[in-house]
Amino acid sequence: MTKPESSFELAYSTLRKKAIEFEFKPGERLNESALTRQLDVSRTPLREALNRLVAEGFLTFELGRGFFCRPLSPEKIQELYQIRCALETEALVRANEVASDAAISDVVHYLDQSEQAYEQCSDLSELLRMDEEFHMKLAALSGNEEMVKLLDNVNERIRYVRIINLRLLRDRRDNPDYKQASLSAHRSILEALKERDQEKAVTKLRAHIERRSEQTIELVRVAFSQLYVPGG
Amino acid sequence: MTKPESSFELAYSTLRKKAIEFEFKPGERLNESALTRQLDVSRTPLREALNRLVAEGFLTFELGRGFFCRPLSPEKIQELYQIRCALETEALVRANEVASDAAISDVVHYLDQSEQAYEQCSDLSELLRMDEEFHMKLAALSGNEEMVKLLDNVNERIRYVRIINLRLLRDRRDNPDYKQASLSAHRSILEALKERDQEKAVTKLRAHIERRSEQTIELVRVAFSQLYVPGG
DNA sequence: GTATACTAAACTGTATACAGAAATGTCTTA
DNA sequence: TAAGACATTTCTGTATACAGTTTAGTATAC
Repeated sequence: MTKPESSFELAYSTLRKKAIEFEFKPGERLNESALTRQLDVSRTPLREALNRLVAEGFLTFELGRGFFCRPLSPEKIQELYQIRCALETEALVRANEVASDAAISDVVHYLDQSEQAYEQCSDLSELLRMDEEFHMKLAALSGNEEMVKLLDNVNERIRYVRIINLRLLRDRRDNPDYKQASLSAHRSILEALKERDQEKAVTKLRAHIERRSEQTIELVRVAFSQLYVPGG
Repeated sequence: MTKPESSFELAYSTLRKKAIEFEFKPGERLNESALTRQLDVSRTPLREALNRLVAEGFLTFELGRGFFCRPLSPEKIQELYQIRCALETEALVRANEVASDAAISDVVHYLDQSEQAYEQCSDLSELLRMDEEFHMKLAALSGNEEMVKLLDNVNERIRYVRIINLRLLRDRRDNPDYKQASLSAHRSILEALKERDQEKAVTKLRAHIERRSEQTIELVRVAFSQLYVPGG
């Protein structure tokens, strides 16, 4: 017994997933009639879904030319990382104001519980999913639903390049234990929050986010430049 | 010679304006056929516009029941103010990193130029527009387009209650000079930024935003409670 | 008088048709 | 061979029709 899904919802969730994973190439024009055949829905609900995704930043729209996949540039990724920083640190400040000790402990318990799965995980998408889940639980302590929703959107828009960056880290010769680094960073942020040391918690969180972001942005920059190499 | 507007764009801009100004009452259900008559567009572009506005947080949607105006609650307003705080303070941090002295001076000049108009203005919408414009110019110094776009959206979503709060301030017996307070706050934030005193600038900006926000949220809380007074 | 069942009207969700614009391919000319 | 004009095809923007659902109104029973 699967819940009945409207044509709009089907189109929306399918296209969203494709857009997140860049199954549409950056800047690629989307052919509506091709999509109606793939998704087996008519153009009306399809276009409603496309319009939502434009507003969410996954697609762009040009009058008379239709819908396109969002471009992928180091600048945009950097912008999104900065927004992530803004939202997560603010959420942490608010969490320190409103979250109960019990609520914070719940997240600590979540960390304890997921640590083993995290260390043993070899699927990078799954690994990133768990990392995102921690950060979302942390943000949720603020009680600010709208902020959580925005953060979720930002995470979806940078997920693709984060996975690529993880793959790079994993495959490096001098493989640093990037999993342990993340885990301990997560722990120390929570520790500081538990001790109500807001300054420390925010500083650590900001450092944790920015540490990977610079690497990831650089990665996109290199990939981006290679697109224009002669013969590339 | 006015640029040719598509039916979608007409519906989108008109409905967006109405939603911002709460011409639709909070929670009100929107009748699509009535809107098609008012806007003189068919349901297809109308619904595309409605879907965009859902994604932007101006409307909500329920399958089978249609589109509704967003609810208005003190909690939601507080959430939006917190997001505004997050984005503006982060933008200021980034502005301190990347904005040239010249770019900062431009905003100072803007303040100088607009000061008189600000002091003499008696139209509250216009007053708020000028206040928003300063904050947007400040945020734009970060060079982060996506952040500016988000901030713009948040500002639109709280504009309605901010105007009501301004009216309240203006009409109080013990009328404090709320205009001067704003102007000097704006000046001192810019001063600190110019001196590259990030800590001070951020602290002042945060205080400036939160000062009015608490009042505004309280206002919504009171108005909200009065909706449920017997006979109200 | 209140609650319930039934009927009719209104409204939403979606398919489809069609006009006009954009893109593509072809042919001509230099 | 390259460039430009033209013709053709494709695709987008939007109106509209219709089925199914929700809502509102009415009558009936308790």
